[in-house]
Amino acid sequence: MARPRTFDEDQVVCAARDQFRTTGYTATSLDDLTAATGLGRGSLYGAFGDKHALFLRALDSYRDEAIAAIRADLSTAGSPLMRLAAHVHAMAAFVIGDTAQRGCLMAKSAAELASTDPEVARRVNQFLTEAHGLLAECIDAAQRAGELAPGHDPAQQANLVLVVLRGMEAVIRCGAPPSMVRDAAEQILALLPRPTGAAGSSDPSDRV
Amino acid sequence: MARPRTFDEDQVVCAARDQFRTTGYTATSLDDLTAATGLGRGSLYGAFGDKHALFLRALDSYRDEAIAAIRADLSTAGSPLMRLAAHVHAMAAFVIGDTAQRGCLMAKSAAELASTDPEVARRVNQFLTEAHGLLAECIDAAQRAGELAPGHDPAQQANLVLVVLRGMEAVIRCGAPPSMVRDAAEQILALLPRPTGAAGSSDPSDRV
DNA sequence: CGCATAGTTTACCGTATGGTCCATAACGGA
DNA sequence: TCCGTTATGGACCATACGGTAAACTATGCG
Repeated sequence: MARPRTFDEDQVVCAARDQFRTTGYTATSLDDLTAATGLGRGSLYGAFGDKHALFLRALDSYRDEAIAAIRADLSTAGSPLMRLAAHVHAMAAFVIGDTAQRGCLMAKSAAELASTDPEVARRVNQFLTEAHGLLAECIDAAQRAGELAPGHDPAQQANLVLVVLRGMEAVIRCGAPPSMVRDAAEQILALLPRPTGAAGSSDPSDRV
Repeated sequence: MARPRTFDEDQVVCAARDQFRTTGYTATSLDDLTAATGLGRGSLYGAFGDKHALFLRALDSYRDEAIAAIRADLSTAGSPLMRLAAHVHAMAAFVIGDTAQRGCLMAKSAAELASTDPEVARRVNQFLTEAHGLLAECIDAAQRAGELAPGHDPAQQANLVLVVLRGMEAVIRCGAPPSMVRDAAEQILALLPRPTGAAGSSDPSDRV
């Protein structure tokens, strides 16, 4: 009983998310957003409130997709360790392939806003916590499958893996060569302690 | 034969650097800078040119101090591996102790500007390259001292260590618990391959 | 003591920003 | 068809931004 919207809300959030991702929050103007979404200011404000609220929506969207991607990597076919390796390699390929240097919206938002904006900080922390949980779960499965040495806390090992993953994202934006990311990915997989009796320290290529 | 300056240029750069570090580049206004430095706009522009030039000066200053700090860590007394461990632990303590969440200016600048500002990108990359060189040098020394297993490329191992160090900085700003940083620091040191015949995989505490 | 030079201070400028308002348009229901 | 309701688009607003101009002030030299 009223005029219907001419846009899909999710598509608009997606367009805004891409814009925020390339320009950052502060440096993205409303003109940028109207250009990116195709909506006028009135529609944008009517649907989302203001710039900050739209940014939070974009952040939610990015976080959900990022977590879904991790879950997908860790749910492919194969043994737990193979799935962990698949994710690490996927992340390495992702950051290396980001030739436009658009980077991870989570990391960029954390750098720009997390220290002053609690709502951003909460979302970034959610992402980190969920990612850690998924990694720990997979590492635990790998231990129980006998692929990784038992007796190590999966949560602690997931800490290291997560730090490496976030570090790969960080260094590539510092202009690091792809080889730095590749090396880090291969080594972290090779160095996770294997059960005694099984090799796996020096040549990772035959294990993962 | 002219009116002398009433300020010390380095002190001003230092004050501006702190301001940029807490607020970022775009979100730092000239009023913020005049307040932080105590200088008027005229003096600021007369001495440094404009906001961007002042930022680059601040970035140079930060990079130089950061590199000097790494070099200092890696030059303390003790064996090469002990010095490497000292640096990793120092970095962990540093990021954990940054309770104000001010973060690393290099990382924040890379996130905010490196993709669009070549001059920032160059400085960030310099920092990364120099840090990598220092780490590789120390790892090489540890290999030659028999503390680390030979046969691994020090540059490659430095890649992993550097990724972990930058990752620690990244996750802490995502609200990660200090334990995540501590775990990553301890594990990366424990997992670097030791010479055959020497243990070092399961209990790091007695080695570093 | 002036005078040239350089530093400081303050007022100001054009512009771009985030946000609002309102006239208009498009729908469903009566 | 008419009306209530909601969406749209563009004009508009106050403000804050980076940067500039000019008047003023402090120094060294002659």
